[in-house]
Amino acid sequence: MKGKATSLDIAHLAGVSQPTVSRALRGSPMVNEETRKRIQAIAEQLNYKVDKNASNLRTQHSGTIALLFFEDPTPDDSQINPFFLSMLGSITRACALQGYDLLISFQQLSTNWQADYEDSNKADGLILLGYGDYLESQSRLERLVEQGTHFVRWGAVLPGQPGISIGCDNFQGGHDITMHLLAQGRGNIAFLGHASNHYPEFFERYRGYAHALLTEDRRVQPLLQVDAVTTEQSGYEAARVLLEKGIAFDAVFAASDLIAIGAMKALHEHGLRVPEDVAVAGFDDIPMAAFVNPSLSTVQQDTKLAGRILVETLLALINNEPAESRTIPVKLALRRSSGAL
Amino acid sequence: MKGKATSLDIAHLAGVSQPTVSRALRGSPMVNEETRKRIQAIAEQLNYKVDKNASNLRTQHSGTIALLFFEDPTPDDSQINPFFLSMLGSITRACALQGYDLLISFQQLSTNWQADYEDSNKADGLILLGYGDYLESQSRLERLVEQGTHFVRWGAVLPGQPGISIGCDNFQGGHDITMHLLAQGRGNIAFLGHASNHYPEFFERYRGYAHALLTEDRRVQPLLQVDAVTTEQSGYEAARVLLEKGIAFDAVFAASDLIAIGAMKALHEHGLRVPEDVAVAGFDDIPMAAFVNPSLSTVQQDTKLAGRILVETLLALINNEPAESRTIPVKLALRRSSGAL
DNA sequence: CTGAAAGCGCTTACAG
DNA sequence: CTGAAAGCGCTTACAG
Repeated sequence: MKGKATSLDIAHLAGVSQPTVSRALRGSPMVNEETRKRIQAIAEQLNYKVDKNASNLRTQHSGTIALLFFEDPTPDDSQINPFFLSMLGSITRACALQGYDLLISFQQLSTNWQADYEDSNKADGLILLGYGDYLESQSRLERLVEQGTHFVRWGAVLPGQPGISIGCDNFQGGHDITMHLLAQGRGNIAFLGHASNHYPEFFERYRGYAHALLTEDRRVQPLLQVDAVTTEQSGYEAARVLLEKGIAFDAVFAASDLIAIGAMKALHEHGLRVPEDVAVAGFDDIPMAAFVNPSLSTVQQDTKLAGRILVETLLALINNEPAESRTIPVKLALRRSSGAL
Repeated sequence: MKGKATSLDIAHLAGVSQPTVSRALRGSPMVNEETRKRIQAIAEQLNYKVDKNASNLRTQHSGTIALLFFEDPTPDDSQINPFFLSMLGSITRACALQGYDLLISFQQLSTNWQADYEDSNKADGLILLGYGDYLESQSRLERLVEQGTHFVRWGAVLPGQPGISIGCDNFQGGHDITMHLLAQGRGNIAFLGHASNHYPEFFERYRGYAHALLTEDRRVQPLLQVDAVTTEQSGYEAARVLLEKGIAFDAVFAASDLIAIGAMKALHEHGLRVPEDVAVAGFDDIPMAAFVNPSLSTVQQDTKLAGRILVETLLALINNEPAESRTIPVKLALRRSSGAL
């Protein structure tokens, strides 16, 4: 027997027709149990696997989901946001559980990506992952919707977003962690991260922060907000901006853990102790958060649940079942950097 | 026009036969330039994409590579070794560069995985990634070789390994970093990590460590070696073993950065200062290494190069071109934890 | 340079 | 319960 075995080979050996082999191997109820066993034995012996290209072509669906990461390339070219990597893990597992394969691809925000995965029948649907400028990507998402592409996006759940989004409760997280810092007796809490509708996830965190301050009768000071994207480098630079301007602050709420870690580095270099001089909190609870020194207080996103919901929602969409955007609750993970322990 | 456009639809609109459309769109030289342009314009207008299942079925190759991660599940279920994630980034990019799609899958070492990706024509070849027990996986790899499956593995490049492996120079890395610690005046260097032929990558690092000690006329002390796998938790526990036994040491060479970071946590808890009391070095240079406190001295693996070589070697194999195992050089990334800065 | 024909390996009505 | 037939949408000899 040269090359791979086909269902026809098995049919010959089993003395049945090729369709019967197909039925038997997919567990069709209209096949005699003994016949099935005989066929299965032969299939195993020949190490037969159904040709996915052929069956996909016939059934017109691929049993595959494409995961698209959107990130502008980092200088180092191999850095990926660890938070998204946690998501990757849970998405992969959720796919496996549902019997779907996962195709992954990194797309640069700046290039004119088009999601041809579904058009070429390589995937039945798309999961979109990536912080990035929402206003920039808006029109592309709208085109996906127009084309009838099946997709779900991880991100801010807001009115006006094209398609379906799954996201965590960024507002609540920002609010809760700020309340926590206030409860530690910190009065001047800086916010490191973009705070505009270009980055609605960060913006929601910022709004939660501002809301908490107002609740406690504190002023929201514009000088205490410094733009930053989700990298250590950006967090480092944002903290340095505060330090160099000589702005007084006794706490930092960073819009992500990477920003927080970069900021802590800048604080240390400046001779400031965390949490004694400056309390620090992040957002995401990436695996590293518990192992930096001091360990980082942060807002935990449930990536396991998130991955499962993303996959389940996408599959609902694919199967023309009802599906809608959802917000996932967050919880605080309090550690040493905020002075909690 | 309902549903997706096919090459036949385009043929009708262009007034040519369907094969001509196929030829034109794939840039066949035997098609009139004007005809091609007309066809291409129509294809773009209809947002036509070649059906991958159909073309794969016909050509009998998938243009897809499967990346298999082997890791036993962590309790948290979404933790992945950050080093492999860097590799994932560079492998993805290398695939994209070569026009290949990437399918990813996590396989549990403990389960009886079989790599049916190639058998089912979902992928043309496999990349295997994962520290794990080599002796356990050996027989499965041998079966892959027997079946003629195309695969490359990231791991120890040693005689007797089935198939082709790409790996870094673990021995040299272990040697160099140990020489560095010795040069800092550290006499009692502990090694945290497995040191047996079940884990040849770690074992090579250990052998490099031992070789450096012997070169400098130091004794290799068995008590200073403690088993650990690549997690912070395991590193934390390994360091505690040393501390609790009261074994004297003034430096730690951890077989991976995660182990080093876990060990640093244990040292801090024990009131020991890094690097003043104990110098620490790791292996891998994961992105976090530069941002932990103190920043971690480590052995840098060139993941960008590694990913490229893995993909290129696999493609060579797929195309029946000569391919062989390769070792990639490493270099030291010296930071504060070893007392270098 | 172009078209008619065959076929990749399946799945699914349809007929018995 | 099983088989003969058709067809998913391409690509590639083959013929002109």
